[in-house]
Amino acid sequence: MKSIRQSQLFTKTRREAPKDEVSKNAELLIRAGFVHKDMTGVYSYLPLGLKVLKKIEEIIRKNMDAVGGQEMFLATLQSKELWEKTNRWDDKVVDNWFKTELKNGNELGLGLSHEEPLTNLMREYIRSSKDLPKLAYQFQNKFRNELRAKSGLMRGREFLMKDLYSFSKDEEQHLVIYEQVKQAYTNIYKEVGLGDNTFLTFASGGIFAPFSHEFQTLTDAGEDLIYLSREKGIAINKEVLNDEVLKTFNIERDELEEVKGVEVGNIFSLGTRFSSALELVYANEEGKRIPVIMGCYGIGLGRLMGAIVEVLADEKGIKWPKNVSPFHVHLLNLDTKNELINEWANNFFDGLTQAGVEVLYDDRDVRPGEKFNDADLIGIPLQVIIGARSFETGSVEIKNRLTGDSEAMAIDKIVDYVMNVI
RNA sequence: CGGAGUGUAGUGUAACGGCUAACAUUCUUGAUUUGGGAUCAAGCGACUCAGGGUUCGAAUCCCUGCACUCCGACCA
Repeated sequence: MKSIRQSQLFTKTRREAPKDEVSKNAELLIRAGFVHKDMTGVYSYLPLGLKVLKKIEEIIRKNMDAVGGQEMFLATLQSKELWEKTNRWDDKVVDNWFKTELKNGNELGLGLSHEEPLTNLMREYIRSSKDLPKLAYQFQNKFRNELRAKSGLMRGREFLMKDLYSFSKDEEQHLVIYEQVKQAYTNIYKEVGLGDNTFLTFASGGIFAPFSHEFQTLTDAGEDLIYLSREKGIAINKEVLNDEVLKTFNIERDELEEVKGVEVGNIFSLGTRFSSALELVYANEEGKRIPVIMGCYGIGLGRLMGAIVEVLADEKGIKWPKNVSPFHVHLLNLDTKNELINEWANNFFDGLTQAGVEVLYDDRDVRPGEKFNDADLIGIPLQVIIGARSFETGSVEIKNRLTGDSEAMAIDKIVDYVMNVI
């Protein structure tokens, strides 16, 4: 589905938000027909929503590949034995498992994370320091039995996540990779259009590092409290803020503003927490068995999509940054009944599509006002408007949904113009 | 998991314990209209979340369950 006629799209927009949603991201994504709520914390992606999700996925994939990540796809069903070895099977330790069982009564888990199976799998392939470092990642649904799912796409029970894992021979090698991934993450948020609102944030680091790094996008819809100095470029999650930490960063409490953020990514040093427990080891020069140093790096795609909506939407609807917009252009034909204009618009649609532009073509037989409102709600950044007026002047209107600017442009210049800005 | 609240056509709302559950929108048909959800006409569409109870009579009161929202706790 590169381009599509809106009359063929099975989804429809809604005038009103569903009463069972309060969060802005869910209201708008449902009204505009991007997602469907199946139950609390569980959303299905409709054609428009999937287009956005795939764009986000591709941006992440590109950046993961760039740091040497190798994509794979792990199983969802998880073996209890593996998780018992790392002491994470017991509900008292990890309380958000979805567990099920085989017909024979043996327990299984639905993957809430994939450290265990991947670490176990890597035992077959990592034997020597020459096999290191390695980076493996996947896009997969995670299942977490949250006590309280909420905020639309922001915290679900089933959600698509990119998880990357790094395997290094020592701390030095690990830190190089960690920094590279950190940079890749920064690129990702910039590319999806959240660069200005997303800050690298120090958060609790677990056992093996004083801090982990979160990427926090500032929005009131966020769950986390962040202490931020825009000047010094320092952001600290409230969960780790204390006098000692302030001293570490050489900063005073009153230099920091308190803001709300949503965690759109988290990168962790895992040390040998999993490699020791599951015996993922390699032989060093002396033939000694050394546990592999690991890191894990996650991004929730649905949450990222929700964050984009939260941050950028206005009272009319969604505003997609061009890199994640479901289509490049929303073509509005205001006079579908007028044969000449209709033919013109149809040709124009074909021309754009053949030039490689992804077009949502509103060819529906509805009034102009409805088309304008729907286009603003759906939020494709570039609207191209054709109507009787264009026929008289030989020009069409190009409107930028993000800035609200609009200009008339000669029709034979449009394709070039569009190719230039997308 | 603790607390608060809400369940009524596809959607959003209304209805004192009492007529055939109403209105808007969507949808269907027709007319008119076409640069910001226009107008008119005629229709379709709900045994009021489920199960019990109180009552001559329950969408309305009570109980249980389920679902959903919010606050809190939790968040490998």
